[in-house]
Formats: sequence, structure tokens, C-alpha cells
Amino acid sequence: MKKSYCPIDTFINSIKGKRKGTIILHLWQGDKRYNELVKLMPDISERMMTKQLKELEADGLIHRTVFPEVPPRVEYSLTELGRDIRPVLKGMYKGGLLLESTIDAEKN
Amino acid sequence: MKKSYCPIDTFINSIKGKRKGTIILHLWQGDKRYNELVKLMPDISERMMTKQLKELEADGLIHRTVFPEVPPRVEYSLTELGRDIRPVLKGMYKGGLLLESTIDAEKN
DNA sequence: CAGAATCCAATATGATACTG
DNA sequence: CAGTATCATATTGGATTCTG
Repeated sequence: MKKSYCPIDTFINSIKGKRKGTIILHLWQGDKRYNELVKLMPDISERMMTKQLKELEADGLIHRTVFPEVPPRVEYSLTELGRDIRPVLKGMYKGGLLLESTIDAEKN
Repeated sequence: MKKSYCPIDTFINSIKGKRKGTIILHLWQGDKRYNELVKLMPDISERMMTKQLKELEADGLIHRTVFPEVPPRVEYSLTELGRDIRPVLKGMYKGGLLLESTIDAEKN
């Protein structure tokens, strides 16, 4: 990830990718296999899912465990860092609801 | 702003634009004129600054006040919604520092 | 002062097909 | 099962110039 000029931008850059927030939210509920995540989010392509997972892993927010079995099994989980930022994500969730209600209000 | 599938993504979408986090951080310190913001962030072009300010305004996070003077004066400030999410931004700031220290640790 | 307009380069995302 | 590879489109960002 590129260097940011401000910690807030660093944080944003680590989670702004397509549906990264939702991915973390799902892993929050428990470890998930690749296909489980794909099924949980039918609106994002596999190519995108793979990309986001790789980036989240590179940024140290999630962990990838490969089980040497046939057929292959890969599980994703939150790292300690990923778990540390859960309160922030919770705040973002609430903030998102606030934003949505503001947007809805504009329509009326 | 497009509809999101999850409040976290709604929130991210509202602040993921180039340096939006930093803009809000500056307005947090007090209202600012357009040129003040430009000078505070020399690394972003005016075109981008204008665009981010317009988007933040459209999403209801900042307010734009025009003073009918010559030369023109425009001041930007946080809206109530913008102020409401300050605790979240504070958490993001801390999270960003955590991420940065993790990244630095990898270099050694 | 506070921007708008224009043109171009860089990323991000989407759709589809293929593989160890 | 858990991805890759390839091609095409869309969105974002940068540089520069112009204006009420």
C-alpha cells in the first residue's frame, strides 16, 4: 500500500477497496472459506473477491490458512490487527446508517 | 453517491475520495476558506480539491458558505452530520497509526 | 479569490473462460 | 475448491490553462 500523508488516509486506503468492509464484517462473525464468502456476496465477481482478499492479507488485516487437503480448503480469518479495528468498523457501520437516513430524507 | 449493499460501504464511499479524510480533519480544527485548504494540502491539485469538496457537500458532511463580497470569500465547515462522525474519524486515525506501525515493522 | 474547462494517464472494476 | 488469465469498460487522478 502506498504511503499516506495522514493516518486517516492510511486507514481509508486499507479498507476502501470494493466491499472490503463487508468482507471484514463477515469474518467478524467467524472464519470463512473462500466459497462461503463468494456465496455471501453474490454481487462481487470472483476476480474482485480474490483481489480484495489478497490486499487485505497484504495489509495485515486478515489471515489466510491453507489446509493441504484434496479438495483444497482455504480459510480466512481476522488477524489481531483486524480484530483491533473492530470498534472503528462498528462506528463506521453506525455512521453509514446515519448517512443513509440523511440521503433518504433528501428524497422526500 | 451510489447505493451501497452495507452501511460500512456507504460510510467508506463517502470518505474514500482523495484526501477527504484530511480535509475533514482540517475542518475539524475550524472553518476554512478554499485557498486555506489548498495551502494546507499542497500535494493535491485544485481540480481534485474542488471535486472532493463538492462530493463531501453533496453527501452532507460539509457545508459551503458564500459571502457576497469582492473578492469572493467561501468558507467550508463541518455539518452536524460531519461533526457526528468525528469519533469514528478519531478511531480511524488511531487505526491508521496502528496500520502504519505494522507496515514499518515489516520493513525490518 | 475561488473556481471551471479540457485533455490525458493511471487504477479500479466487470464479464467470461480456464486450471491444478 | 479455490483460484488465474484475458479483455473491455468505467472511474479516478494529474497537469495545465482560462475566468467572473
